Amino acid sequence: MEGSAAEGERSHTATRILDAAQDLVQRRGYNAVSYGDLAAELDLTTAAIHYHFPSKADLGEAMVARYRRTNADERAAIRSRTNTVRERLTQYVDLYADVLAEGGLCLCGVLAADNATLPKAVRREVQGFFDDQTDWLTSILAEGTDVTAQLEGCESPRQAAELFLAAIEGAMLTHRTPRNQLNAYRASLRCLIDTIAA
Amino acid sequence: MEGSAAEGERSHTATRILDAAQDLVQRRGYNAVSYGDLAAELDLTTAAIHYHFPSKADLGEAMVARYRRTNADERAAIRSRTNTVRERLTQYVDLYADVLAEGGLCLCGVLAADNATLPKAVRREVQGFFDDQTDWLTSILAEGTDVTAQLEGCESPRQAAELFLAAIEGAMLTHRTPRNQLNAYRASLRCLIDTIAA
DNA sequence: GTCTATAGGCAGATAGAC
DNA sequence: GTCTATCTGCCTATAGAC
Repeated sequence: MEGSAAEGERSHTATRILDAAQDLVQRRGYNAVSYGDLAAELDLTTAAIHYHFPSKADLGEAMVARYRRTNADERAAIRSRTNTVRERLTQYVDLYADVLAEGGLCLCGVLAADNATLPKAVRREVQGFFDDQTDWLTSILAEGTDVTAQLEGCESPRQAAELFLAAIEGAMLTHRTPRNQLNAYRASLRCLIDTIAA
Repeated sequence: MEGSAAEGERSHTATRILDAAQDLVQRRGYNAVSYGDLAAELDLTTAAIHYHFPSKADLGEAMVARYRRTNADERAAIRSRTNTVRERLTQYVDLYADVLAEGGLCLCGVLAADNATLPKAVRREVQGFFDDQTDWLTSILAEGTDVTAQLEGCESPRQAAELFLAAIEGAMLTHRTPRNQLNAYRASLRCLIDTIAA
């Protein structure tokens, strides 16, 4: 899940700001990232950043909206380059390998933890991201052999999708501090994938 | 997972401060809770709070340490009042029902998201909490029928415990914004429990 | 144990020059 | 598009009276 996406009309500086903001938020959380931090990182002044993103709410909204677009592209790429549920889930899990290795989390996982303090527009985007993931995972699972047979208590592909998403977000969170995070993260998810795609 | 625990020697005011701090942090995150917020909530001044907890790091450490003790008592109670793996996991999941209904998360789940900005002592306690949970879940699972048979890719009870913990923390995170959070949270976990304790 | 008062710093945000 | 300068407010923390 890389920072830069197909940026459309956005200026070079605006893109750099979004890159830095995303990187810092993924590692520190929304409320621990300031215009001052970004300015220092990018060798700009806070006023310059306010020119591109008038308020922090604007910056946050643009950041998550871009994250959703990039993520949609990555999911589409996975779907088109693979054929089995197992391959798809495995590559989906690995979308987070890089951030995790650098001490970060899924952008929307972090933001969900800060939920109560988020501007409304940002909160809406975060919710949209989770809906995107659940929808996609549901369709992936529905194409394979019946998941509800592998996961005993599961009544629908959607329910399995929600469990899978929860497991991913949670595994990032719980394996954050100690070493071998990446391996532990992968191991937990492999456990679920093997059950689902037996 | 209630706020107040067996407080030992702590003064009434110190306990009230910890209660308010825990409540606010679980709903807003570590960096969105200030001495000013606590003072307003408790009808005190920030100076009074500094008397009980000189720095925010002290407050954070005491808060998580107490959370761990309370949680240990709750786990012990579950173990002694139940007999099956299914009952134990179900009641363990329900430990978070109240906070979740009030818009909060597991204290350590929130703090893990803020990990990079946490004082060292607090980070240590958070890691300790996750270790506590994994150890306990491992022992619970090891007592039942072989989990590695139910969860295909699982090589040990510990691995299943880590997946279960991740699923819990993640389900709280992903079901935070929309309504029916509690039901969705429970449904995701029931799915896993039914598979594990088939 | 709680208060008033205050220090010193950083937050988000704006005005106006270049 | 970026700068300097500045505003206002909140942050953590401390000194000292009661």
